Amino acid sequence: MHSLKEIIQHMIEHTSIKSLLKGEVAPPTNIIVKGWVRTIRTSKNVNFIALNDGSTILNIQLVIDNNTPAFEICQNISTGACIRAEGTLVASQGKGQSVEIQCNSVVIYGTADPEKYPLQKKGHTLEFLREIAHLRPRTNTFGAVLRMRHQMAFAIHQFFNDKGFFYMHAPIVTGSDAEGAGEMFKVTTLPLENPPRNTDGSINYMEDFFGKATNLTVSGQLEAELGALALGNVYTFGPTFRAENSNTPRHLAEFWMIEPEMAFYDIHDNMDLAEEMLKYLINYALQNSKDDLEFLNQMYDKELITRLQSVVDKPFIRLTYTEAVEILIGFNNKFEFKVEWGTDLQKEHENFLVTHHGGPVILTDYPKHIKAFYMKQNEDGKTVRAMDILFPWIGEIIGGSQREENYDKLVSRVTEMGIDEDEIWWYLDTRRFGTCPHAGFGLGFERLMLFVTGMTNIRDVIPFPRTPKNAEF
RNA sequence: UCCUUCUUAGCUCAGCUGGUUAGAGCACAUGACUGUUAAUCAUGGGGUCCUUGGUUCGAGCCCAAGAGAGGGAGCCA
Repeated sequence: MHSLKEIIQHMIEHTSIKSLLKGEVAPPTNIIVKGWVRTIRTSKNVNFIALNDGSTILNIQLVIDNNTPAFEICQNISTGACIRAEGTLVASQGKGQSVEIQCNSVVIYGTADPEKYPLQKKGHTLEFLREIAHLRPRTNTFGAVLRMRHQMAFAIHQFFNDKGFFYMHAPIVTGSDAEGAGEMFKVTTLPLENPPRNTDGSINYMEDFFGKATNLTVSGQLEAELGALALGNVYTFGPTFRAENSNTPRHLAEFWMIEPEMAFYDIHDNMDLAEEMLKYLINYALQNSKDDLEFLNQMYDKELITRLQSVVDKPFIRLTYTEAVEILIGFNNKFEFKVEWGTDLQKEHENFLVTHHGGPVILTDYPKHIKAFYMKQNEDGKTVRAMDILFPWIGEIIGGSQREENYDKLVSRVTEMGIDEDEIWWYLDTRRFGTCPHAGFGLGFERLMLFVTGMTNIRDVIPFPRTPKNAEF
């Protein structure tokens, strides 16, 4: 039985393993640690526990001698158990760690039946771990990925805040299906089995929650533009949904996207910002996620850190679509799909350009008929000021453009592409009242995470992936 | 959605031209061990061979349909 005061102290008076291993506590000092057991090694005289609390990928070693009361308790401790340990931080007698904890007391918060606990002290495949996504944060790999995910999210806000951008929250439920970025998930409170119908048999959305048909957003861009035309520079950073039946290691049905939108930026300013941002983020990872990166480099991708460094160091290659096509045509015999001006580039072509130039490539000025309605039309009448940033293996990590700010030109594209003007009257209004040149882009957060962690499947860089036929956890 | 490969112990896999009681490594359990590093050594338990239907005297293996998963492609971020 503990007093309330004791219970409160019990809850909070512990030191993070990260701070112990960083040398923030000088041995010998009495301390308390709390965390999850990675392995326990027992013998007649002394037991060793590798304890992890998530603050770092590194474990602290607990030493439990057989003359302490804690020794008996170890019988019930196995891989995965959650414990509190109290003892003295001392310089380690053994090799492999500088400090360790000589324990005199151990309390078990939760055992983990070794016959049933799926994570044992052996390697597991990423495919298996996806099936136990509720437990995989406890592995080294997912600990590293999730810590880095936080670092990257934080760095994005830092980058934009330092530049005077405002974080704007685009709506997640949208009444427009004209965003043109893909299939949408319907949002409704109507009964699926018996929805109210109009006399012609169509569903009567007037009776739905919002009084109209609504969907989950596929992009916050149009709303971000509204913000940019008032606040100057804004960015959105939120969840995005695509109901495409995409089964690839690079697509999710629910993912996070960063969409900056800048008033008075042209396509070149846009490229400069995108390149600067990517370099800032990658450099941030190199500076702030060292231990996690070293683990991923060691376990998954021996070139990871070198590749990240090289992207930071070198300027991105910039080519127009037309220039890229000229290069590619010279190698047409290597391609399954032959290149000619006007066709959209295939994955094999993108990969070729990136490998050919040995690093990220920015392509601009695509034919207008393969790009979205809102992109600024060039003088040539054939191309638009689009910009795609292609990364090694990942392909398109950023897609953006200068926006068409001319009302008449925008409306003519809207009409050409068969989009209902009434759906986006509010977007068109910005071009009627105080329009201005502006530009922006979208960065797929998980694609950035793929690059920065060296993971090769996008389902492994988000805590709980949503993909076709999969919404468990 | 298309192409392709796969699904056998908790995990990773082997399993011959179809032939009796289906194997290994790791994990796990028990025991040993004076400081271990995913410790080591010994012993042991553990299986609807993805599902359904078919061919056959006999199917883990052959055929069909279905369900999952991986890789490639498309859609894109």
